[in-house]
Amino acid sequence: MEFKKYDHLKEEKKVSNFWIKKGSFKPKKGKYKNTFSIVIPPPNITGRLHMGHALNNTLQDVLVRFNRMKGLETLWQPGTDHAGIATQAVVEKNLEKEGIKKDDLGREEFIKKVWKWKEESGGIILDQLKKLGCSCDWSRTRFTMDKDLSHAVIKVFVDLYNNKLVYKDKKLVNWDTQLQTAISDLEVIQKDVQSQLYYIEYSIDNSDNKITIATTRPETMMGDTAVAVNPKDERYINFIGKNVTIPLVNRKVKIIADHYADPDQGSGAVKITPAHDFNDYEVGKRNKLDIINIFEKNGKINNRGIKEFIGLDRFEARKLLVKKLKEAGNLVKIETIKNKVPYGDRSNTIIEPLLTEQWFVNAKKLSKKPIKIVNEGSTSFFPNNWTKIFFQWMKNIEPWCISRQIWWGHRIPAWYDENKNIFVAENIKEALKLAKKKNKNKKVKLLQETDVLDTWFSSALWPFATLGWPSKTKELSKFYPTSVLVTGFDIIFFWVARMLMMGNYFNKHTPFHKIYVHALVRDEKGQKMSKSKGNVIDPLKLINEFGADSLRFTLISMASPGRDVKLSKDRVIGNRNFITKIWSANNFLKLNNCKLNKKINIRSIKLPINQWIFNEFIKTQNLISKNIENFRFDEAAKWAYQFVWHYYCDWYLEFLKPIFNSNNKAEIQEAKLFSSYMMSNILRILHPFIPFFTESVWSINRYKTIYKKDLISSPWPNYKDFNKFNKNQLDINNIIELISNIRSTKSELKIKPKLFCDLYFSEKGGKIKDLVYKYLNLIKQTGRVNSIIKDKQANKNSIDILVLKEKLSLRFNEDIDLVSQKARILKKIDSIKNQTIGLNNKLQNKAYVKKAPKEIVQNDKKLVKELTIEEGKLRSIVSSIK
RNA sequence: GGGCGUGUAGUUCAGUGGUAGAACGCUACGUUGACAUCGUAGAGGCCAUAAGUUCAAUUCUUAUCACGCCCA
Repeated sequence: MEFKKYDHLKEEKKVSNFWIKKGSFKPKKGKYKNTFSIVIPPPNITGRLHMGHALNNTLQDVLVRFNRMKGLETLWQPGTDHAGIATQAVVEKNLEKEGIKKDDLGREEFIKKVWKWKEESGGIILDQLKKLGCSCDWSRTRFTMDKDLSHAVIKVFVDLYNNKLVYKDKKLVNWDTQLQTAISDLEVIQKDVQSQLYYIEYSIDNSDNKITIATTRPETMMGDTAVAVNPKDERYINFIGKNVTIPLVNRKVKIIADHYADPDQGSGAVKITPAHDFNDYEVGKRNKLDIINIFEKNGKINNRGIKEFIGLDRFEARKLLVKKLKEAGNLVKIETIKNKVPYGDRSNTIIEPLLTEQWFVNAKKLSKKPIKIVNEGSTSFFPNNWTKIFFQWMKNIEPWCISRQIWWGHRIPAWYDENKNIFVAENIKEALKLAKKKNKNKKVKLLQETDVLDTWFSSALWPFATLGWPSKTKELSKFYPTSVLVTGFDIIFFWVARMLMMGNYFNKHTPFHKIYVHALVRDEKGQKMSKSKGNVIDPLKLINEFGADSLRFTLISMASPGRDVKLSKDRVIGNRNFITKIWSANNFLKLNNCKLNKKINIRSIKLPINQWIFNEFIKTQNLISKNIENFRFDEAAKWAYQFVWHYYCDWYLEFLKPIFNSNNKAEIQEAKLFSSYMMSNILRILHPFIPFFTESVWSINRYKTIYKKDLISSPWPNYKDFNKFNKNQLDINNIIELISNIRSTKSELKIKPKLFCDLYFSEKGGKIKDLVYKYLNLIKQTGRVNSIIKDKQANKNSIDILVLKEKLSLRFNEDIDLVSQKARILKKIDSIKNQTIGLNNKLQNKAYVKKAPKEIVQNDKKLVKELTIEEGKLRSIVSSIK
């Protein structure tokens, strides 16, 4: 009989539609009062599904499906974030293609365009997540710019402002000259680069002496307001307090003493440009230096610069300045050095420290509670080592710059009157009230702040804002705090830490109990996937080719804590094969008309193989549950794989064949029923991993007619140990041992596996004899044994083997090469001897016998005995070989 | 410079204070009615190096080396 292949494309689509249409992903009251909830790390609307998403969301889905099946009311809250800078950039670029400039449109029109783009393309990634099988409650999909969420953002901002946790300040910030906005510290990447270190001579006033400073950024000389030397630096001690003239700029600045100057770095003297360097800024504050900003917001020299440099880009200016310095004889030398240069993570351009007015969050204050919470364990990281990294950052946290000079985002709810007084309120009406009060009821005209908030500011509210906060919704009380957050380590500071700050500030409870941190997905060689390297593996391509289930199972089995996932296509193929294996096992059931047509009373199960597989299943089910609960997805997948392939398929289905070939109707019936029953259980335990396939087979096998439920909402198996079955379970394990032994022997003797042999017992009173007679039919067919011969002597075509430490003989109908067997057995004897010697040495060590636990010593003694018997038997086999 | 992690079979990775495991790959044989996207059998490891703790170390401690990441 030919079977159809499993068509993953067709089935996944069908099953996905079925679930969504039926509302299977919506929270439903389960067996337990408890709830289980996860908020998705909102992908940004410009995003397209990559391997990181695939891993992240697969793991969440495993947890969600598992807990749903366990009977907890489960919510997986989906949504997207508005990705201020990224989205604005995408839309701007698209408009440019049409020849439209953002500034010509104006703010309002532009934002309309962004919304239009969002409606058209912002949901693509969510559809991709659906393809992956994510069982989010899509009806609750939220977006950070939604009305509700925006309201939450505004409320949070106002509240924090009123409590002085948000403030406006003029400070040096990381300025992106391309995007022309401030960005936060976290959005700056320090890159190792080769730079030129320029040694430049400044002449000291009223003296012939000169002082040489070293800098990688000579163009900032135009903004110098001091030269600093270390107070302990003997070379310069006499120069402190004197003035120098900045070459070409021709401004006089003082030589100051400050410990920031490192005598071992460069020349030991440094120029100080407080407006353009974070360290210099501090030096400037300490020494009350002037701050001279020489840059426009686009990185060009402004009118504070040397005349002929005005309007030049910073890098052009550097070139020209170096040339001029050389001509003027002020350039002493140029060294090539390695240093770190800050780059913007979005624009990939060099970040310019710039003195501007920005809005900040007092992160230091907000960090206190999360630190406490994590310390106490109310929120805990898995793997645990992230705790330390979290603390390190949290305890050294700097003010968080939250204003961005872009249009797309939550506009800051602050208004200014004509005197630049600030009024922060939820809307202009409220702001007006405040303004009137301040201005003694005079008429005021208010202008709203043009800056918008950092996207992460709104993402920080995600766990409660998506559930309806600030309204006291049912969902909020039910699903907040969420059970677990699943995230990549790269956004622990960006997102996780900030959610902890906001969540703990605005709610009674911490936003999530556990944080599962997974690693990066890399290519098979362990390299980071990147477009420029061309080693990106597209999850959607893999899904198309091998099915979402194959990809999921692969990612799950490779998600070991603290390790990157090195993904290769071969792995996915391997797991596709696993699915095919189950498919064909199911075909075997079909072929033999195995149907689950009535409920099973497990106590009434009589067939030893059924009892055996059931007991093995219980072990597996417990291992999977335990491992999912402990976030050991890799182990859970491993046990599932092992059970299904190597127990159910390799042995159990094989053991069914002799039964199906027999005439015992009762046994046949039980076998048909139970094999299908076990398949239904297999589908259950595999469902969190490979949901499409399992639901599809569940439906094909019509399990619903018995269980009255779709697989997705079926209960997780939770059978208790069945001691009653243990005896037969042991029997079957022994039979497996026996059959494996027969097969090995045949293979070693180079006897074709399909040839049958006779079996006879050389030892009297052995257990194997009983076992063989009890399971005669099973052993004959599965072990390819012809007949069992009692009490006959061996002839030249027979060989003794040792099974379960008992001797028995196999007899073949053809000549066999006993001599080669002899060598093999001798080798085995050798290894046993070595083992025995080792054990005996140990046992002769008095300290060992005295100090080691009794069981261990006993066990060793027992082992020595057994090994000695085994050796004796093997020797007798050898001596019988002529 | 500070911190974290990793080093176990050809590869990717589990694991354990007391006989070292899986998957993939490899080798041999095999198309016997579930499955060649497969079966059966097999080969393959001084558990990075060194010292220490211990009756016992691949496992614990320390140091070294290599690789990776984060922060400055």
